[in-house]
Amino acid sequence: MFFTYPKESDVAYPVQDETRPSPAPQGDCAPGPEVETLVREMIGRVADKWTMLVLEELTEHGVVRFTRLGELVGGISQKMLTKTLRQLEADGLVRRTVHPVIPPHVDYRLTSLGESLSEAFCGVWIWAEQHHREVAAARQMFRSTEEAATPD
Amino acid sequence: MFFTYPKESDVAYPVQDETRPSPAPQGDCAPGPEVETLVREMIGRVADKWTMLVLEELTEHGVVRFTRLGELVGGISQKMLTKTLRQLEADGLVRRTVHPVIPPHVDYRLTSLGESLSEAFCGVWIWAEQHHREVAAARQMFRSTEEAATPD
DNA sequence: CAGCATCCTTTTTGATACTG
DNA sequence: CAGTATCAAAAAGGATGCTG
Repeated sequence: MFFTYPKESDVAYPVQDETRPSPAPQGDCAPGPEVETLVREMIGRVADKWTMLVLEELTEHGVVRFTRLGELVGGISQKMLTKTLRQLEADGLVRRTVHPVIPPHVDYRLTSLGESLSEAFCGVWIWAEQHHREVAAARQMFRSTEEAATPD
Repeated sequence: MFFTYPKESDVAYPVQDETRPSPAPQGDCAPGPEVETLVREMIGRVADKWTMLVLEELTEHGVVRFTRLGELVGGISQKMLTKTLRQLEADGLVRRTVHPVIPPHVDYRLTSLGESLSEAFCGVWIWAEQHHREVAAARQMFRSTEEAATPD
């Protein structure tokens, strides 16, 4: 096999420094070393395929029933929906309410804690909205650069 | 996939309203219906176990080499690190620089686009920092409520 | 050092069937 | 309707060996 690097973004200059301690160039929200642990925990919780989506739909629609929520999220199996909701409930982000009627009626809504998280994610939503074009462009460029490096 | 139930709600329950169209109760960053699609795309991109962590470390340390980055993130295999970085690079969030020396020297840094995302995520960091106790408490309560309901 | 390739284990997810 | 239980498929992730 030949040169297997898919592509090179950039080549050159002799090495000098790396891992410079200089802080974040912008906003900077540098969490302390201990805080990082728990931040990671939270990320682990939320960083899955469905949690954010469910959170989003609950934010948008307020009080929603199980099946309806599944429709809103779209593409989720009831198994995953159940699991995701249980997790959110366990973390105090969602409140589950059972109405003792027949047939069963269960609805879900964000707790205030859940709402606060949703708010926190707002920034990311907005970012996605504002920058998705740039991402799409970057992706396309990456692909073409990639295939340029692949001698077919 | 969800099985498509015949009709959504053909029954009227003595329950108030559900799925109310009224907007988010608080901050409100309601993305338009079309925008949501791409927002979801972005979420799909970022919502995995490592991406945010890598982003975070790059935010904190600026320019970092491959191995070092792996150490900083902690617990990540080189396979996953490579994959995550490739993805970030493809999305234009990270720039990979190869220094043609022996032994190889490759470093990574955020692009300005990556920095903007990192900034957007700041809110989540802060949220985690502020609310992790509440989450921990909720979790504990959930567990005890749970086992109280389990007749062993 | 910075990967890629391959094999293998662990998780995750989905599709069904069944229940109160 | 709103789940649970179960089985099977798929994806993610890890370990190792091998390069330039």
